Amino acid sequence: MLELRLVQGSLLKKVMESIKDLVNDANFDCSATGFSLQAMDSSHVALVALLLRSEGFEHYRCDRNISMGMNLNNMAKMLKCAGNDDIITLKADDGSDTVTFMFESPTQDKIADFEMKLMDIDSEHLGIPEAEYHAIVRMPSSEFSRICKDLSSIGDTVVISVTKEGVRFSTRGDIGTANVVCRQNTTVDKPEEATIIEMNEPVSLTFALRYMNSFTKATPLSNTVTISLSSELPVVVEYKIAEMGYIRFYLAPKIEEDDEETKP
Amino acid sequence: MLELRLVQGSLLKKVMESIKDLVNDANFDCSATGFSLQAMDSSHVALVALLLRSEGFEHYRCDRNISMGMNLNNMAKMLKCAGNDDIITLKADDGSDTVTFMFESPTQDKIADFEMKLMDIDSEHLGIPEAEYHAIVRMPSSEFSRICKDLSSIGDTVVISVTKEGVRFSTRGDIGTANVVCRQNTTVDKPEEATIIEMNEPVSLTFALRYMNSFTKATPLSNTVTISLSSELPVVVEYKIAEMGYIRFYLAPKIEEDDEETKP
DNA sequence: ATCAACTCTA
DNA sequence: TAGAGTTGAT
Repeated sequence: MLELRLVQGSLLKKVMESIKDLVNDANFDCSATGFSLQAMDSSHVALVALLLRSEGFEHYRCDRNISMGMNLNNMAKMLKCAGNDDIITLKADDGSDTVTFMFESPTQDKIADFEMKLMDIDSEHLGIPEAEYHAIVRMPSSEFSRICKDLSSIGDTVVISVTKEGVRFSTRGDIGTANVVCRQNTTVDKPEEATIIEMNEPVSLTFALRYMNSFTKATPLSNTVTISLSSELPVVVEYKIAEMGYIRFYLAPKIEEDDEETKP
Repeated sequence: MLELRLVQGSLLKKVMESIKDLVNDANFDCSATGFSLQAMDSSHVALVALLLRSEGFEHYRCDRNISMGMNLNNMAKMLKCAGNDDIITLKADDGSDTVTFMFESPTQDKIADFEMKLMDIDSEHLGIPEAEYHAIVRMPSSEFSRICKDLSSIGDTVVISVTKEGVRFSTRGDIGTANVVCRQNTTVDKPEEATIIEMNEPVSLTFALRYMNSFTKATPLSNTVTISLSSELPVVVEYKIAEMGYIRFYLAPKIEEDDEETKP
């Protein structure tokens, strides 16, 4: 028996909106610890890791560890039917091949339940080692989103370079080049507007903007984003989910081939 | 000679927006009583009945009963040219085959007139008998609209069931099932937020969501909607138009075939 | 593939 | 408050 009650249902709605375009089907894993997911994107290039800790739920009952395979698009469709102020309860009976989403309006006048079939998914649960990163950038998530969107109108890839002075996002395309530099800046009115750079070693890595733009769908989940970079390691783009956990996106850097686009 | 002056011109704009997708051509009937329309939708499944009483107009002159055939899409196009605060006057000379819409801006600085050709339409004016309904539900129009929209992302038809406790909207589709229950609730701050159920007999009827979603285009006309149900009778979905009349949509229930989707 | 609705930004 | 872009539905 599984029963998870989340008062701030909009969180789950936002979480689904931020991964459903990246991943088609995935297993949600429930344990006493919390509700989590780990999945590769459909082209096996990026990885999403989600954690919603049990403490963040108003009620969390998970009698035994369970893995539920869901089509994320269908799940997102159903969650769209929940109001933003609704309380969302997720239920599954032992041995059942369905999951039920229950939505309660704040006034309790409207109660909706949506039942969805579960599916069997071959999951390849990767252990993600904790790593030391050469540089960690924390900045406003909206700013990062804007930069990725802007750069993708010029080129397909972004070079992220971190020095002590700041972080530089660069791209190059047929119509020209673009560079956006964000200086370290901790003297702002609100802490979430700060840009903070922790750097052990300068790094410069190239990534496909297509994926970055997909990751920034998680922007509504948090005011800030953390970008952790090391040469030879996948970048981690993390959005903290208040009181509950995080959503992390991993993406391997492109091996820079300067002449990739200019080959005959 | 016909001359109808409507100070709150936005009403007419909203009325047109709410029927133009359902009905292509229709006759508007003018008499001393008011301005009315009755028309079947293009696939002859649903029926719209509109009444704008003469008392609701600032000036209402209709020398003799007249029926004017109009293409509703074209009429809507012209009305879109009126500002939301404009005063709209509708004029037609006796024997003329055109109608003129005049729009006056609130400041009288702008006066526009649009002339449109009338058309001959075979109208089948159905007498709609007043009927006793097993159940009448009054609820916020926005909520009804939201429910129809949500359910149509899951299935094609909605089962509306009324009991003393409340009204249930259910659907079923490839990805799962959905139920939304609205409880009777008269203890709200504003009367237009109430959900009121008058029930003589429980009913449960099935309708095509496509039409329901078309009806809910009238939501801007009223804060509340009234749904009148009887077995074997078309449902009536009514939006009252303040001080003037109503727009009513009629839709025959689907005969429930439980095995419709499971036939070999 | 096209059209309409919603959200976010300027 | 208006426009544009994006997203979803038919």
